[in-house]
Amino acid sequence: MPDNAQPGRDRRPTLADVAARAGVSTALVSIAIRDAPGVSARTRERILLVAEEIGYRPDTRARLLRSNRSHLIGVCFGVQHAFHGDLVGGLYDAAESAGYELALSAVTANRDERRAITSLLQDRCEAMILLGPGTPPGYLTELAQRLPLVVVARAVRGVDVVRTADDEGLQQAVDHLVGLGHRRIAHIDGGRAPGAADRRRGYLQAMQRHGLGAEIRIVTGGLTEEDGADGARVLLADDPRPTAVAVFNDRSATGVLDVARTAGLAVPGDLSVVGFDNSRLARLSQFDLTTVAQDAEGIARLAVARAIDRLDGNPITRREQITPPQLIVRSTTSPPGQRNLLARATKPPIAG
Amino acid sequence: MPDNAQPGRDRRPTLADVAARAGVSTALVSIAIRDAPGVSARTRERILLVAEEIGYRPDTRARLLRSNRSHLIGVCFGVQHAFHGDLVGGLYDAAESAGYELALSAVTANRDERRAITSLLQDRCEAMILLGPGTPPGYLTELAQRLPLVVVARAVRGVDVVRTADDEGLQQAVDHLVGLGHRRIAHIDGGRAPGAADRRRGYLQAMQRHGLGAEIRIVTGGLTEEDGADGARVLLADDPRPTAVAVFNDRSATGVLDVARTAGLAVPGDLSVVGFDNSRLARLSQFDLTTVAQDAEGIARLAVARAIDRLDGNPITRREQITPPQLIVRSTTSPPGQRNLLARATKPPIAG
DNA sequence: TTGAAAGCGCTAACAG
DNA sequence: CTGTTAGCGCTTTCAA
Repeated sequence: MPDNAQPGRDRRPTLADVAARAGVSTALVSIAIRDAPGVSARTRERILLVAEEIGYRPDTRARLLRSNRSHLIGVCFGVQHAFHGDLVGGLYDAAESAGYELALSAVTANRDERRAITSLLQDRCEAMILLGPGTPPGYLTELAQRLPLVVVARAVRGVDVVRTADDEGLQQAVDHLVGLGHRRIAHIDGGRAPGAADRRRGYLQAMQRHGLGAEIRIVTGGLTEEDGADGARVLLADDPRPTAVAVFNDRSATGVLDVARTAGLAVPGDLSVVGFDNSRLARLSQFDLTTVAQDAEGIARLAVARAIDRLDGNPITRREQITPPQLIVRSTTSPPGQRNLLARATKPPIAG
Repeated sequence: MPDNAQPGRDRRPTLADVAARAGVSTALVSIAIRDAPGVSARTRERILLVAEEIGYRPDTRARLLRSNRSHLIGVCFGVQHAFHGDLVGGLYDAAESAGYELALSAVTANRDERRAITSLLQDRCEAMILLGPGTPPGYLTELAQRLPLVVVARAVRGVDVVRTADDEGLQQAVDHLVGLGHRRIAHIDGGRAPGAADRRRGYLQAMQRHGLGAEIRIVTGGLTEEDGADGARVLLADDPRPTAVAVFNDRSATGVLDVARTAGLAVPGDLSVVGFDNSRLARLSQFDLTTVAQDAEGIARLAVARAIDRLDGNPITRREQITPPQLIVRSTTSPPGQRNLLARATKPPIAG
């Protein structure tokens, strides 16, 4: 029965082990391993060979301890947010190509942001990237005093921010709907969620710009399906009813779809719906939701670049970097009034 | 313009700083900070006060370097898997209450499992927990030679495993359907995905047990919506058509729902559908999917406990620990043949 | 109860 | 090009 290994009894090979075996000093090994200048090609080769042979791996901690650099960027993310997953993927890529590593710290049901950040701090990361933080701005600016801090997907004054042009996203949604011929376009907002204020503003501006100031209709929503469903119920009671609705995010938009269809309204015939995020949800063929996509990769790249610029002491011009959103048209939007006589039958048949 | 802090110029307070300020030796501070025995209550209090005052935080790396213990458990997870998110939440809780910390390493589009594991290894974690690894068993057993390794949600021989009783899950699904009166029950499997083989086996056994060996019908599927949709199309061409289908997972099950409804079949009237995972997806009111739930919290707890048992050198009896699944009945299952005349109208009205 | 001193694995001066 | 030496911040004997 080949059991698991013992805890730490079988010491890993160290620089000294490699040095002894290669017949050189540890300093030389260090230089060779780091691919730094100052060693002959022949010696380097021999050292690398020996290192490989005995399976030597440098000890990150000792390295950091000595050089006082960790090359570590802390990332705080919500483990349940699909969009954060996209961002983390991009962050890994960007960090790696810049010679940095990521220290991940998740926010979970029982582990709040504060905890996640504290743990990152103890990891001695050199900079920190916070994805959609809910922490109060005061704490964030204080944190930014201690190390380079980049806030992603949330507008905070006084710290470095990378985010989507949320307002522009909603403007695109409204423009699209107006282009289809809609006038009574409502907005179910995100309440106090990050980005909600900007999206609300984008909606307002776009409506004004199209001369539809009189048609403005905002109901309070939130992040979840239930929030969207609640908002939809309010809107369906309106008279006249809106012909289209731009919703805070995809998740909430699915709640709208559900309520609309249950009420016998055809989507998009009776009601056009636009989401936000281009999440996996929106892409599901059951929803096939018209939505506003955020550029996760671009955001990630900018965030890492900014963190490193701070680390390098490069001059910063704009503290807020904003990436353009992109409307993805799918099947939940169409010209208004294409009401289909079968519409009421879209209510699923009651089993039994 | 209050700019961000410099990289590492403003040195953080060290043990020595605290010692100097408190007028004691570093050794004493170390003892006090760690809450170890060997210092008078008065002195300890004073030290802790000073530490607090100058904002001292112990340096994890140096600590580890010296004590040769990291109290770090590495966790490798898929950043896009909702279920992994649940598990990570539980792992944090379990690790914390055992005095360990987690080092997270994500598998992303451009970062494979091998990379994620290697990075964990360099972090000098003492044990490793792999969530649904796709890595070949050979590499896993090799890895288990180096440190305590716990594989979660995948059956691998020769290493410690914690997983749901996948077979039992599918048996519960079949039992439920049989109880409702179904006989032609099909299974769209998960292909080569972790757990797929066991779920397939569970399906087979349950069908045999109910004397429905002649009705066994398995089609190859996979992890995604598209896999489920493909499988559903195959099944719908069957004559006679199955009245119920147990699908590999929720995500794939939504593909089945989509195809069924588009084809004018009522769910559950014409076709009952059972998923697996009890993911957020299943809980959406649009799907309201009957599904088999896994006990994420329990799995997480067992995984951490096992890792620590290995670390402590405790004797292990069973290498494989299996948690019971639980069927969650929602609205996609009902007795068969409750075909509704309106069924064909469930096809969404074509706009325009 | 307290302090001095050694050293974890590594890097960065400097000397040869 | 190579080796020696001195720590990084911490824990841990061992004496006092």
